Amino acid sequence: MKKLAKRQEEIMQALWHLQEAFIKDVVDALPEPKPHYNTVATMVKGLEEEGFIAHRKFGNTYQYYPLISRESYQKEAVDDLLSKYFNSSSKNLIAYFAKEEKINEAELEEILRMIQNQKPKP
Amino acid sequence: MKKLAKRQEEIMQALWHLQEAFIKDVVDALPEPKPHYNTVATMVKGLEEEGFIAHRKFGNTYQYYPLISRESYQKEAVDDLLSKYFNSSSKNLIAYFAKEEKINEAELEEILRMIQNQKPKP
DNA sequence: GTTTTTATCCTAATGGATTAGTAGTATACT
DNA sequence: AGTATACTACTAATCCATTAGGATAAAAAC
Repeated sequence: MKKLAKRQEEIMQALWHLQEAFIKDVVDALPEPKPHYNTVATMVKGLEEEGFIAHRKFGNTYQYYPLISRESYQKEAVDDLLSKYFNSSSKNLIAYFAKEEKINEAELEEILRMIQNQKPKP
Repeated sequence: MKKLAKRQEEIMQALWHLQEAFIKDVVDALPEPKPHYNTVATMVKGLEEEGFIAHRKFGNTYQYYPLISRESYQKEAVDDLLSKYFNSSSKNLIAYFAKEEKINEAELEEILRMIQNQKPKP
C-alpha cells in the first residue's frame, strides 16, 4: 500500500472518523488553519484516484467514504516504525516502553490477563 | 524537532549506524539504487543546516557525525505513531500487539520481570 | 610538473504534494 | 424567470524534497 503524504493522512483520519462525509464535512473536521475548500476537493479526488476512498452521488453532490480501513493503514504504520527503529521486533518496542516508563507493571499484567483470556478458543 | 523527510531519514540512519562518515561512506551505506555522490552531499549539507549533524575537517575533506541521537528521534517517531493511531496510549499499542498476536505470553512475562528488576533502586 | 582523481561549492532541473483560482452547472430562493 | 448559492471540473502556481550537472580546488599518481 502506498504511503500517505502528510496532508493526505490528515484527510484520511478525518474520513475514518466521519465514516462518510461531504467535502464540507472534511474541511470542518480539519484543524486550523483549515485549507481552502477547493484544496481539499483536489486532494480528495487524488485519494480517490489512488484507491483509498470512493464516492456515492447524492443529487449533484458527492459523499466520500474510505475504501481502506484505518486498521490496515495502522498496521502499515506500526510495521514501518518497528522496522526502522526496533529491528522489526514488537518485543523491543515494549521493552523500550518499559525502560522509558511509559508502561507500568499493572498495565502489563492487565494485558497479560487479556491474552490468557483470549487464548482458550479451540 | 523537525520531522525528517524520507531520504533524509535514510541518510540519518546510515550516519547513526556509522557514527561518523565521509560522504563516500554514506553513499556506500545506502541501499541500491544508490543516489549520485553530489546528491548525497547536497542532502547532507541540508541536514547540517537544519542542525541534525555537524562536520569535522580532515585535511580538505569533511567528516560528518550526528548531533541528535537515534534515541531522541526514535522517541519522536513513537510518540507520533501513538498520537495518530493509539490515542497516545502505549497500553493501547501493546494491546494491539496482543490482539494481532505479535507478542506472546512468555515475552510479556519476560518484560514484566525486567520491570520488576529495575524497580528497586532507592 | 603535468595529469588524474577526489573533494566541495553553487546552482539549476525535476517531480510530487499542496494550494487555490476560474469556469461551469445544478439547485435553492424570492 | 432571475439571482444567489453550492458544488464539481479543470488547471495553473507554489512549495519543498530530491536529483545531479558544471566549476573549481586540493591532493595523489605518474
